[in-house]
Amino acid sequence: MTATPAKDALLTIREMCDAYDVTPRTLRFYEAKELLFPLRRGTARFFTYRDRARLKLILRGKRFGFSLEDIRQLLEMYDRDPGQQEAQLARTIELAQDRLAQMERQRAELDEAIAELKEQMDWGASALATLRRPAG
Amino acid sequence: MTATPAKDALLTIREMCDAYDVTPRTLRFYEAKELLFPLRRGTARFFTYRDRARLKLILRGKRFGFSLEDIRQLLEMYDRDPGQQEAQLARTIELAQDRLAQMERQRAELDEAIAELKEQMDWGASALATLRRPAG
DNA sequence: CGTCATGTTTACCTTAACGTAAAGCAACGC
DNA sequence: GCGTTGCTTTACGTTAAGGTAAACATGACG
Repeated sequence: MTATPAKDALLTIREMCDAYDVTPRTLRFYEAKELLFPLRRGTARFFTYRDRARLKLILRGKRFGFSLEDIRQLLEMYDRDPGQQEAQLARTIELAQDRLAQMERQRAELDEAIAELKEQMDWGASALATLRRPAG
Repeated sequence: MTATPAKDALLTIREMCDAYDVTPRTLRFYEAKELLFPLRRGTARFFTYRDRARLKLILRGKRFGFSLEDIRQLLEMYDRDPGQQEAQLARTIELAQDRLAQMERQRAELDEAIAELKEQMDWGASALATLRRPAG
């Protein structure tokens, strides 16, 4: 059982990587980009509950196709002034709507391309059949 | 009427750009990558019927999400040994099938992401409604 | 001859999200 | 004291498909 770590647990970089299936480079990169803020005991990193929560949001955001910079801004908004919940939530929903629209446009284009490609393939396939059955 | 140029017409780079909605940089780039082979009278370029046909295929390939390198290989195949039609067509269809499979996977992922995002948005929207109607 | 409009070459710049390599520290066991 | 792990920093590399800038050429026109 890969039990969820206790809330107050501090994870090393490796534990973090194993838990969320990312590389150390990725975690350091996210820290450099100010998406994560692990404790630094000396030079070593320890990832807190907060980092874990943020990482989950980051990964979800990436699945939605948000850039790391977009994600950073949202996270920053949420923990800079915790008391503007409404405005922040509204802003988040707005961004999500834009993104959703983008994704739907993209899907439409993909569908078109798929349809066109299929058509081309039928074309080619029948030409191929003709070539294989000469003088049909 | 932007009439299709005669088969033996030679187009300047600008005419070519206007006809296919690409930039000069793009055409020079494609030439450098050996996708196009305009005549070179001195230093000037003149695009032939063959270049126009190739460019159409290039643009179509791009719509399908093929890389320029993939496209180059297909074009090269077709005009290196014009007599292996069957094998070439078969190869092309094979590549197209791979690409189609990729696109369909991608579409599935996109659909998933869209669904998940919508779900999140409902979530957020109801939270937002609650925030706006305090102590509901 | 001057000067526009087009063309040309060369070559560095852009972007995102990490990968990868080099070199060094820190704690542990022995 | 030393070797082995595991971690760290620093910093350059990767990728595609062009964009952009500088400096130069060429031909037509007046």
